[in-house]
Order: sequence, then C-alpha cells, then structure tokens
Amino acid sequence: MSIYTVLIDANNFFVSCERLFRPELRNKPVIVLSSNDGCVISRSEEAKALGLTMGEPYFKVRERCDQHGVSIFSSNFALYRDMSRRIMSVLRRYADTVEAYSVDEAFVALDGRDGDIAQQAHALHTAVIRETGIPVSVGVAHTKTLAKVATHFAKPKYGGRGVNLLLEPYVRNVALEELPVDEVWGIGFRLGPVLKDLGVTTAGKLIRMDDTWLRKRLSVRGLRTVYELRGTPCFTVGEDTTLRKSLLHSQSFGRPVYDLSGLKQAIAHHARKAAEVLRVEGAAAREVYVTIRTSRHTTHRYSAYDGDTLTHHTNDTITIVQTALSVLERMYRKGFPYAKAGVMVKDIVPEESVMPRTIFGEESGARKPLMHALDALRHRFGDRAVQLGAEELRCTTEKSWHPKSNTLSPRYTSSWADIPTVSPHVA
DNA sequence: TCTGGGGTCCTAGGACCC
DNA sequence: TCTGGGGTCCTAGGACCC
Repeated sequence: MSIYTVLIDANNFFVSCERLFRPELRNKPVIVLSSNDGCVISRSEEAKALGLTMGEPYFKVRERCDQHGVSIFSSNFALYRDMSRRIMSVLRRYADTVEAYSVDEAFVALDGRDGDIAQQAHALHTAVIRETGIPVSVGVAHTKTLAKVATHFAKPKYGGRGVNLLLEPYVRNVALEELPVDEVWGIGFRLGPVLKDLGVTTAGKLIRMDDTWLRKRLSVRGLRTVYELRGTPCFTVGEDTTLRKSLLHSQSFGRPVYDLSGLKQAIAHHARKAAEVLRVEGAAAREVYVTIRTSRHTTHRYSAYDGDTLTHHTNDTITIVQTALSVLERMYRKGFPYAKAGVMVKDIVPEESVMPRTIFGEESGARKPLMHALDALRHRFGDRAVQLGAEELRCTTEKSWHPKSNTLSPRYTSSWADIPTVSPHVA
C-alpha cells in the first residue's frame, strides 16, 4: 500500500463559475476580467481559441471581443470563493488530508488500498462535477510536482479525459520529454528562458542535469523541484495550520487620485479590511505597512512602501487605520497621479498569544466589544453596513478611487438578494 | 484614457559583534 | 588608524505560485 498525491484542478475556474448560472454560455467564448476590469484572468476554451491570452489588458482586446461576441464578466470573488468551499467539502468526504492550495486547486493524499487508485481518482472526479457542476481535472502521481504534470495532461486540450495517472516510469518519462521546461511547476518566466538558452528545453532534459549545476543555477527550491520530477517527494501534502506571515489588502483606482484626502479614504478602507481579516482568523499583527504608487505606464512615476511597528500586537480596526494613515502622510508626495494603494500587516501571531489586557492597547481596552459588535453587524448586513468616517466617501456613487466593475454578475450564492429564482441546471 | 490582488520562500549584502 | 577571520541578525529584492 502506498500513498498517492492527487491534484484536483478546476478547468477555467472563474469562467466555469459564471457559466453555472448562465448555462446558455456553454460552448461560447467567455472571459472574466480582473478587478478594475483591468485584464483577462480567466478564459473559456472558445475564448482561448480566439487568441485571447492570460493577463492581457482588456482595453487591447475589447474590439476583438465585440467582434466575436465574447461574453465578459467582472470578477466576482464572493461567488468563486463560495464555489471553492463547496469543491473542498466534497473532497473532504473522500480524503482525510485535503490541502486547499488555491481557490481552484487542491492536493489530496490517498492511500492505495486494494490497488484501486485509478478507481478512487475517477470517483473523486465524478463526485465534484456532479455535486458542484464545476469541471475539474485530476492528476495522480507520487509527488506534488508530478501530480501537476499529470493534471496538465488530463486537460481536454491535451486529449485527456479528466483523470490522468503518472505512475509507471515509462509513462512518466514520456510525459516529461513532452513537457516544455517552462511549464514545470516552479520554473517561471525568469528561469524558463535561461534554461532554454542553455539547451534545457524540456522537463525530461532538466531531470538529467547534474545536481551541483542545478543547485547553483536554480537554488535549493529549484533542486527540490527536480527531485520531485524524478519521483522523490520534497513537498508534503497537508493542511497548513500555521498562521499566514503577512496580509495585504490593496486595489487599483478607477481613475488617478492626486490628493491626500482621496488616498486617505482608500488607505482607511484597506486598513479596516486587513484588521477584519485578522479578527476572522483569530490573529493579531504588530507591523503596519502602506504602499502607494502611480501607474507603471506613466512618465511621472512615484512609488513608496513604508511602515510602522506598533508597541504591541493588535487587530483593532481603529489602531491599524490610524497607524496606516500616519504612515501615509509621511510618504505622500504632492502632484503625482496615484493609481494604486494598499495596506499590509506583518508580524502576525495568534490572538490568544497576546496578553488579553493589551490586545487592543492599554489605552483602549474597551474596544474589543466594539470590534465584536462591528463584526456581527457586518456578518448580518454586509460590508457596506458599517464603515469608518475616514472612508465614508466610499458610500457615495462617485468616489474617485473606487475601482471599476462594469459587468459584475450577481452574487448568486452569497447574497440573499441575488439568489436566482430559477436554476436551470443541466448536468 | 484604460495593464489584478493576493501570497511564499530564498539569497545577498549590510550592520553589528567578538 | 590599520589589519583580519568568523559569526549572527535583519532587510530588500528576486524568484516563484495562483
């Protein structure tokens, strides 16, 4: 009996989520845009066939989309997160160890009881599709990196049927010889071209390179990747229970912001959101960083990143907002067309490890009940129910920093008001 | 006019110490 | 003031991921 590493990867996840509630869009070109309707982040197979590429700025392809009748959606992360949770809960019925690697991918560990790993993989595949309506690809191997390769070839565009096992040495080697080196998980847009220039064009060639050479060129992380491709596990599958190290909340503006007061509203908003995430996760942070910058595509450029360390860990909205605003005032330079702002908190620890008396600061021990009350209101009535004075202009319709989102789909699964009245589900 | 929003890990180099 | 080896800690930046 051995342990298998299985990767479940949703096909064109955001587009698939949108299609769930618009079944008439199946077999049609569909794309989903990033926040601010900036660029293309998810494409149906039909949209890929039109030559629309990942990360392409929308303004460059708008005309082509119009010509071919491409359906366009602004990203609806509330919907995607909810569908992601549903997929994960199906997987947890089939495996004890489920690692939700990203919103559209999960690793699970299965043991090969009865030698029926292929059957188990197919059962998983069928269950997710039947219960969520989201098409997925399933790859089975002995390491995470090889499971990635297996899933790659499980996709319809490579002739796969949704489930692919990469277990026999011969099958594995054939796959690696076919896989371009820059498609390997862990070899990115920087190292890929370097390796190709050196003649290492495929994963098959990569695994035949000398370890010392690999260590020097790719550092330890790259060497581990190669070990994994050779079949030696270096990255274990498991739910990561440790707290995150940092938390960033940021957004590009709908149009350039010049004045400090506009930036203050945005920073107050991002700081509040960061504090809320900390409380939801039962965590507290001690470092508060602010980032502001102009567009990279303007001649009048400025970017800044700076922060303060608090005297104690906290997740109090008011403390974090005030800190962020004072950092902002320090770094703000007049006259630049700012395009983006964000707040990052670091040095994150579990809330319970912080002395209860100081969790909200000695001067504000009474604030904890207030934060609880705010969280309860937000949970009950939504994000817009409670905001800070500093970000109040967000409530108005014409707030200069608010991002554009012109073609947003309804929050079908996460807002009572948007639940569809008819659900024409077709399997 | 218009180019996302999150994260992690590793390394090199500087500051500082004996 | 200069010489030198050897160690730790911290941070910025680079590389990767979705």
